[in-house]
Order: sequence, then C-alpha cells, then structure tokens
Amino acid sequence: MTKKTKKTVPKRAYHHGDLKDQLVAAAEAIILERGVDGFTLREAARRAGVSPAAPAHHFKDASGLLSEVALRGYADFGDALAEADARGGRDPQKRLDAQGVAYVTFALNNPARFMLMFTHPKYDMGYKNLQEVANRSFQVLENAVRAAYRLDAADEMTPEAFGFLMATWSIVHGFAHLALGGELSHAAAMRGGPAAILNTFLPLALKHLPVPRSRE
Amino acid sequence: MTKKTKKTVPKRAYHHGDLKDQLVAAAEAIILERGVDGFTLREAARRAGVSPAAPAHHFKDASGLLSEVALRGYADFGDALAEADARGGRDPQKRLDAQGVAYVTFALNNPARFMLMFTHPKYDMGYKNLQEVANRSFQVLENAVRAAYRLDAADEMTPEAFGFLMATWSIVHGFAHLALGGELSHAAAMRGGPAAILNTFLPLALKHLPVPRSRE
DNA sequence: GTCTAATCTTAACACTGTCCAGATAATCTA
DNA sequence: TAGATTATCTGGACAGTGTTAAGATTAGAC
Repeated sequence: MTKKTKKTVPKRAYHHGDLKDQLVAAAEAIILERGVDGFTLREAARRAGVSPAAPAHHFKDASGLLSEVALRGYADFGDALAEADARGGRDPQKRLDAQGVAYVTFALNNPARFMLMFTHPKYDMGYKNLQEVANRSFQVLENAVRAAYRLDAADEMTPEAFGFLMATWSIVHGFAHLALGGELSHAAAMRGGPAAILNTFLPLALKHLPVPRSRE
Repeated sequence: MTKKTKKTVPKRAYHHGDLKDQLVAAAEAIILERGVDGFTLREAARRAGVSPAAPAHHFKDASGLLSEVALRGYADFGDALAEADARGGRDPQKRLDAQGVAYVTFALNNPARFMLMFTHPKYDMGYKNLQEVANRSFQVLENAVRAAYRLDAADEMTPEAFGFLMATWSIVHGFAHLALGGELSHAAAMRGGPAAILNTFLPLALKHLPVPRSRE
C-alpha cells in the first residue's frame, strides 16, 4: 500500500530540486560540528539524502563545494566589514576600530567558515568569482587605511600606508587565529570567561595600534 | 643470484632500527611537499620502507606521529625565540623586535611545521610533554613583555601588560599567517619579491607597535 | 507529445587509517 | 650459552573515503 501513495510519505522525488543549496548548508553544518578536516563529501550527500555521486552534477569535486562555502563566507565577511566601516562615519580611527571588532567578531561567530576561508588548500581560489569577492572584503580595510593617510582610491599606496595596513590586518587576523585556536582561552578562563576575549582582551590589544597622527 | 647476497643489496633487515626518527623525517618531508592535508600515514611508512602497520608500534596513530612533529617544531621554535631574545640584550624594545623577526622568520623558513603547529585538530595536545614545550616557547615572548613592564616572573600580569602581549603576539602571528597564506604575495611581487616580506614589509608593520613608554 | 539535456543512482576503483594474528629478532634471565 | 620474554615488523582484512563510468529518471524545450 505504501507503494503508490507517495503523498503520505513523499520520500522525495528522483530529482531533488534544491540540492546545491542543501549541500552547501550540509557542508557548513559539518565543518561546524566536526571541523574543517571532518568534512566529507559523502556525509554532505548523506545529509541531503542523495547518493555519493550526486554532488558531482553541481560541483566539480569536494573542493568545489568547499569553494562555494568559502565564497559565501567571504561575501558575508565583506558585508560585515563594510557595515562596520559605515558605522565609523568619517573618522578613520573609528572606522578602523569598528572594522577590527567586526573582523574578530565574524571569526568568533563563524569559526568554521572563517577557518575554512583561511585554509587555502581546502578549496580552489580559481572557483568562479571567489578571488574577486575575497579581494573586495579586504579592500574595505584598505580603503579605511587610505582615508587615514589621505590617499585617493586612484593613488598608489605609500610604503607608510602599506605598513600600517599590514599592521592592522595582521593584528586582527592574528588575534582571531589565536582566539579560535584556543590560545587565549586559558587567560580568558581566569579573567571573565569567553566573553572577555571580545569585550576586554581585544580592546586592550587594539589600543596599542592607533592610527598614526596625520601629517596634515 | 640476488637471493642470498644480501650484502650487495642490504634490502634492510626485518627490524628497521631507526624507524621512529625516519617516520618523523618522512612526515616532515611529506607535509612540506604536499601540505599538512597531504600527509598520510601509509605514505610515511612507504618512505621509511615498512608496512602500513609498522608505525603503530611507535605512535598511537597518525595523529601521534604528527604530534611528535609538532613537538619538535615547538622545541626549535622556542629555541629560535630564546636566541633572538638573548640577542636583544637588556633593552625590551630590542628583545621584542628580535623576537618578532625570529617568529616570522621561523614561519617562513618552516612553513609546513609552522602550519601544522597551529592546526590543532591535526594532532593531540595531550601528547607527551607537548603542552609544556609549546607553553615554554610562548613564555619567551611573555618574559620580554614582562621586562618592558618591569614585572617580575612571580608578579601577576597587569591588564596593560597582557594587552600589549596579545597585541605583539597577534601582530607577528597574523603577519606570519598572512604571509604563508599568500595574502601578501601580490604586494610582494610588485615591491621587491618574496624577500621584501621579511626585509621590508615586516619592519614597516612592526614599527607601528612600539613598546609603550614605561611609567618609571 | 517527443526529444534533449539535466539530474540522480548503482557499481566499481584505488586509496585511506586501523586492527588482528602471526613472523622475526633483539634482549633479558639464569 | 641457552631459553624465554619482549619489542618490532608483516600480511591480510575491514570499513570508510573521493571519483568515475554507465545507465535510469524526469524536467523543460520545441
């Protein structure tokens, strides 16, 4: 009786209908639960309810699926930085402070995606427009540094401005990695718990890297 | 004829004799050639000329072998930082500058080991005295920061000193990751090649994080 | 309504890490 | 020196992996 009555138990059609998006969702869930290394293509297919070979019709290979995850991650990441930058108004210092907090906040709120994004061997930078989207997110940071050094978008970066850009990028990037790697958790446990990392530790660190006084 | 004459072609005895060290060497070579993800225990065994099951008598599992690689990496890393610290003499600024350069230099000269060391899921922090050795290397940095803040080894870290420690650690750690991730190679290609990263970019970035003037 | 192209399945291949039983040899004991 | 114990290594097996090839199913175009 359960043979023809497909309505009661949909059991899903031969064609999935929304496989691509569900594979991406499954991949994100897997790397969150098991880490980037814990991802397997077969598990993603399993969660989407399809055979191990099905994903090949939407992604070149496992690396392709992770590339799509990274792509969407960079898009959200760039949005978060751009929003923070906008909240900073016209003051370069405020713009950079807000971006620094947004940078680390994104990493802590999206640990799996962030780690994947900066684990290049896991995906393919040549995937679709991944490179552009990634560059666009980093450009938000560069633009704020340019403003601090009174450089137009067309101007070439001066060594000084470039040095400060690297310093800023390095400190937030390094902080995010140390926090995600658990390198700060011992200290956090003694000084206010995990919330202290973002609310206390990060400001304490960032205040050591102020925007250089502009030479009018 | 090549049957009994084992002398001409030693072919190796049933017992290897130096398997543990050769497995470590093979593992280091593999992650250098193929990246941390490219490591397989079977390949390491293959290079050492033993069966896939042989490593089990020296390491609990694949993670155990990588733990030994990480352990030796942290030991060398700590040594490099300690030597740099010593070269800095008594001046905290010089000690920290030297350590910063040593930190990034180690990462660039030992990319595979460095990446492994900071890819925690790949190995087991509970392995032998790994945790201690890792802590010891980080302690070198903390000690220089303590000196800058005139804190004894017994003194508790002040929030200010801790903030500066995190800022210093973050900036060199982040710079190393960005450089290894190729995030700076585009800029480097236009400004003096790969050597510029260490010789030009790093000093330009680090000068933005001076040791705070001591409040006598 | 037929045909084409997209989508999915089944089955197979060569890998992987890990376990087990047995072979070999180095070392300890007496 | 001889025998027994222990450490080390092999061969074979098992479940799991990514990827491919050949065929089934169905959506959409004409």
